[in-house]
Amino acid sequence: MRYAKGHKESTRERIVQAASRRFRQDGAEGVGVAALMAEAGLTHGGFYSHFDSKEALLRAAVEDSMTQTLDELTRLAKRYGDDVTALARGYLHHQHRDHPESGCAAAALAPELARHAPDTRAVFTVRLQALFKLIEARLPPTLPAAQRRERSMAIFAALMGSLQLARAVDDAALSERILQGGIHAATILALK
Amino acid sequence: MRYAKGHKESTRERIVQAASRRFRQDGAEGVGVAALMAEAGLTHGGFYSHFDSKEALLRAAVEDSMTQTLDELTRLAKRYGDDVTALARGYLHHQHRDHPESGCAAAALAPELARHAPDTRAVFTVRLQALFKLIEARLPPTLPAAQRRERSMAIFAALMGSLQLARAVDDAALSERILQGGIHAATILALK
DNA sequence: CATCTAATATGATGATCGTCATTTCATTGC
DNA sequence: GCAATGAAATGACGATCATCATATTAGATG
Repeated sequence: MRYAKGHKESTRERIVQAASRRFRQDGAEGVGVAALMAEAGLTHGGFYSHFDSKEALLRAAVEDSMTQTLDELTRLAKRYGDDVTALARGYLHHQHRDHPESGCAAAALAPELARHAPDTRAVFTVRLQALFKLIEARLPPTLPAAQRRERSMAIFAALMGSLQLARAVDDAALSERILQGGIHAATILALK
Repeated sequence: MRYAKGHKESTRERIVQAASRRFRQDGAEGVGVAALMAEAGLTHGGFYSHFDSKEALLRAAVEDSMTQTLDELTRLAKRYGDDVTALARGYLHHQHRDHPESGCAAAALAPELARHAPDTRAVFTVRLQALFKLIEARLPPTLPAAQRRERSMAIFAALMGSLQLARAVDDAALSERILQGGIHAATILALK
């Protein structure tokens, strides 16, 4: 091999990370292969020696960004009270709302992913279930086990939905209230 | 005037309704002007005598589809108990999950709308607030007025998020549990 | 230092994108 | 039935899309 071993691997990683950001920012259909490669400091030509298709890159990017989201949420929770309210406060923060490119992949891409290849959705599903578990672990142990799981799903759905609405709305004050409403709701859903 | 009066208006309406469906099905970037016009039984050429741009059509389509969603939810609620649980059951039904093209525009387009023109987001915002009011009117009057509004936002966010996740996931059983979790959560959030 | 080859760049493919100028056609008023 | 006119069709614009064949170049190996 002529290039240092691991060179191609690290280049691939750079492409995935660039894609991971841009897909969240502009949507999977909102950015082309050429722009993605340029963001990684390359030209578009070499793309297909790294990935079979744009869809394959999306799959890798979903895996990367969902893992990032998982790590970030874990970090956030640990930093503050390590309960659902802490998670909600971190998730529904202005900074998260204003920076989708480094934020939750589910919030940025969920409706689009529903229209993508089964492989891509499968990757998403696995990571999403890890997110559910993250919340579930912070629900009161008094809740029946069967309910804990469904409750964690609903809490995440509420957080994700609130973030999306806060981003879509054209009214700063309303956006703020949506975030607050989401935090309160998550707290309520984490009780009883 | 050479064509029957109202002819152009009804054609425009046909285009909006075709767009209203296709945008929800394939996303705003997932379908082109030519396909939209074809769906309305026309060719692409005449498009710009009806709309200034594709964005203008999106704005009209968002207004149309959000209004449809509002009407449908009102109808659904009235049909069954006329409470939040009835709304949730209707919203998180399999039929809704499996037919985004005739379903909630917010669930189909929210993340994408965040990236669109202020005018488009303003139209969305107005209709979204009507959706909030629809839920708010079905919350127990014992709740403090200030909380009612935020609560209604969170309930809708939870419904919308649950629907999106149920659509994105590649696991039928999980999809089902997400829908159930959303219904239960909405019911809990409508109490106390 | 020269050679070899993997990694990237160049450049082109046909398709589709949004947009628009121009032409054709349908319908109504005379 | 003819002329006037508004609506829709034709066809093209340059840009960008995903994809790929070919050329170049970087850098470790001998």
